[in-house]
Formats: sequence, C-alpha cells, structure tokens
Amino acid sequence: MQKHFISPAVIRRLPRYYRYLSELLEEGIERISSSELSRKMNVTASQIRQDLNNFGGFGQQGYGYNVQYLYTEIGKILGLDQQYHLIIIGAGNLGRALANYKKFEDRGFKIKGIFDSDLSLCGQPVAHLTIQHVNQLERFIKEENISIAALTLPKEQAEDMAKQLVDYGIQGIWNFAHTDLQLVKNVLVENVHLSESLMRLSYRLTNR
Amino acid sequence: MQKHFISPAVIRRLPRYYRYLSELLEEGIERISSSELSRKMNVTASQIRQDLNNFGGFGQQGYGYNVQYLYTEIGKILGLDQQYHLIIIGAGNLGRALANYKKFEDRGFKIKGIFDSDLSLCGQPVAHLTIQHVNQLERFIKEENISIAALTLPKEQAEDMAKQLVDYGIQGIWNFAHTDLQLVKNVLVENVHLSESLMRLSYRLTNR
DNA sequence: TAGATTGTTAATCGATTAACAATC
DNA sequence: TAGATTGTTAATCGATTAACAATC
Repeated sequence: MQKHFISPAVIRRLPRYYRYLSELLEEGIERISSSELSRKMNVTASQIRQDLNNFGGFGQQGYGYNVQYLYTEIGKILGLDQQYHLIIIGAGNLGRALANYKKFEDRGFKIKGIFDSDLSLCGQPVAHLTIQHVNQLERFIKEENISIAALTLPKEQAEDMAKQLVDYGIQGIWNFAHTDLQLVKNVLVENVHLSESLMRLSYRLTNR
Repeated sequence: MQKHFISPAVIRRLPRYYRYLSELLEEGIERISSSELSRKMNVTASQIRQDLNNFGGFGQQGYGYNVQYLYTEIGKILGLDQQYHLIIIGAGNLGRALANYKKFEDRGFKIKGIFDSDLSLCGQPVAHLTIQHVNQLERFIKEENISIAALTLPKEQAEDMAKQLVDYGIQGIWNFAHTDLQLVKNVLVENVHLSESLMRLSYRLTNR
C-alpha cells in the first residue's frame, strides 16, 4: 500500500489516533488542528504531523484536519475497511472472553469459530458460536476463508498449533500464549503477553 | 531502588528476559553467555549486556551469566519477590478470565476480590472469589491492603472508577478499558488495549 | 490580504550496535 | 597462562522535536 518504509513506532501509534478521532466524531467535532489534538493526546503536534505525513497530506494549511476524513483514512490504512475472518483456538476463559467481545465486529473482525482440543468441551455454546474440535481446523479455515487466529491456549501447545495453522493458510496470529512463536514461514504474529504487562506495572510500583 | 534513570525501552524488555531465563532454568541450564541468549531471543548480545548493566554487573568475564542468579535478580528488579494484592473491577468475561488465571499467584500477584456495579451479579462465584458490589471497594481496599486494580469495565465507567480507586488508596491501575485514563494524582497506569493490538495486526496484514 | 496551520527540512535527542580493554 | 566473555566507551542509527517556508 505505502511506497516507503513506515517505522514500527508510527504504526504503534496509529490505533490511538484512530480512537481519539472516533471520540471527536462522537462529540460532533468537525475539524481539529495538530496542536489541539496534541494537547488532548499528550504528544507533540510535530509528532502528529510527522506521523500522518507518512501516509499522505491529510490536512489543509490554515484549517487543520477534517475529523471524519482523517478517521476514514486512518481506518483504511489500518485495514478496518475490509472484513477479516477470525477464529479462536483455545476455549478457556480468555478465549471465551474474546468470543464474547462484540466490538470487534464493528471494526471488521468477524469471529467465525472457536476451537479446543478437549473433546468434552466440543458442542458447548460460547456467545453465538459452538466449540468445535481442533481436528476441524483445516477444513474450517479453508471453507470459511479465515485469515486470523487468536491463540488462547497453554504455551506448551502454542508452537505446534501455530505451525499447523500456518500450513492451513492462516495469515496472522494473535498470540496470547506466554511464549514467542518461532515460525519460519511468512506469517505475521502479534503478541499480547499479559503477564509481561503486569510485570511492567509491578516494576514501576516497586521502583517508584 | 536504582540510582540512575532507566529507559522505558529497557523496562519493556525485562519481563522477556525473565521469561527466557525461567525456561532455561526449567531445562536445567546453569550458565549462559550474552551471545547464546541473543541467538535464542533474536536480539543482539550487546543489547543484553547493556540492558543488564543498567542494574549491576550480574555476569562474570570468561564465564557468562549464572541463570539462577540472573533470574532471581531480575525477579527482584521487577518486584516479583514481594506480594502485591490485586482486585478486579468489572465481572464481565474478561474480568472473570483474569480471576481464573492461576499463574499470577506464582509471580506474587494475589487476586483478592472481584467487583461489579451490577447488583444481580453480586454473590455469584468466580474462581475462588465471590463477586462483590463496588460500594464495598473503599472498605475492602483498605482492609485488604490492595495496591493494584485491574479495570475490566466499559470505557464510559473507567475514568470515574479510576478516580475513586485513587482516592481509596490504589497505587497501580492495570487498565483494560478502551480509553486513556487522565489521572492527576500519583498513580501508575499500565494499559492493555487489546483492540489496538488487533489493529496493528490488521495493519500489517493489509500492508504486507 | 492577514492569520492560521500544515508539510517538510534540519537539529536534537535517545536507543542500539560495535569495538575493545578489563578480567575471570 | 590462554581463552572467553563481560562491562563500558565510542560510533551509528533511528526517532522525536523544533523551526519555518509554503499555502490554504
């Protein structure tokens, strides 16, 4: 999509801009300048302008940015204008919590299935879904055109499962297992390591 | 604890070192050099040595690092050698998932209670706990010496609740609500914005 | 036009990597 | 002692901030 290299630091910030713009929209605010936004977000106006200009000139001198337009454009950049089909592997508490989270659909992420290796769970309902056995994965991923798998299973099973998922054609893995996936193949991994987040809080509490 | 300023980038990496060292311990490995560890973790040996030397000289020339010793020391730096009492505010699916997560206790985080503003949920069991009403918070936080609150409630309620928690003496907030908390007071906030994480994955999928 | 604010270049700051002397 | 590897300084790289000309 973009021509030149975008730094990871910029990408990390994009969803936050998107969130603030959505709040401005809700408040009915039509335009905003980089300096107003910078005050709200606690960043520099310079950073906002630099970040946005990686993707094009969305603003207008003397005016600022049109909130609706900028919101839509950042949405496109993030790929939120398209539908991604998603499955959850691991029907434990966290997997079920994700399945129940309704907001994902609004952003174009459609949760199509939830799977577990425990046969006794299979057939149970979770949100609008029914838990399926992992031996259905290959067929399901292909038939339902699944591109993202959320991995909410014990770390011991994560690596093997991830390898299988890649073979079955999964493009992106949202990894909640407490391990780094060492995957050779061309698959994107986004890690959510909750325990690391809690440890960072603990560090700051301890070393105040 | 430390005398000099530690950069956020270093702090972000500490829990990951801790995790790898714990795996090495499980494998019964006694010593490791920065270059061996760098290969396992996909970082440079130089970075590892720089990072660790922020906190002291944990290694030995010609030998490397003693795994058990380094693990223990990083644990202390992260504050994992002490007990932090934690409560969960919001007994939805995510709050319940956190309450059921057993591993936190191993790392010194003791989940002492779960609260909700919905009276019809109060009295229900979740893991080893019983859901309490939020009007019990002030008493509970003081009596049970709670220092951390995990916020797993709708973003509309997050800010007000956070302010109350700070008044009641909470030191750190582990924020899962989809909003940034604007708190004046001296409280530490660690954000877990799951939807932002998913958007970053979506960005990378879209702009491959 | 005058005022405002962007887009963009240049300057600064911080983080990472390289190199090597110190030392176990 | 010789070999290995740290701790640390210096060099490089990347990210952030400042400044300002362009322009709406």
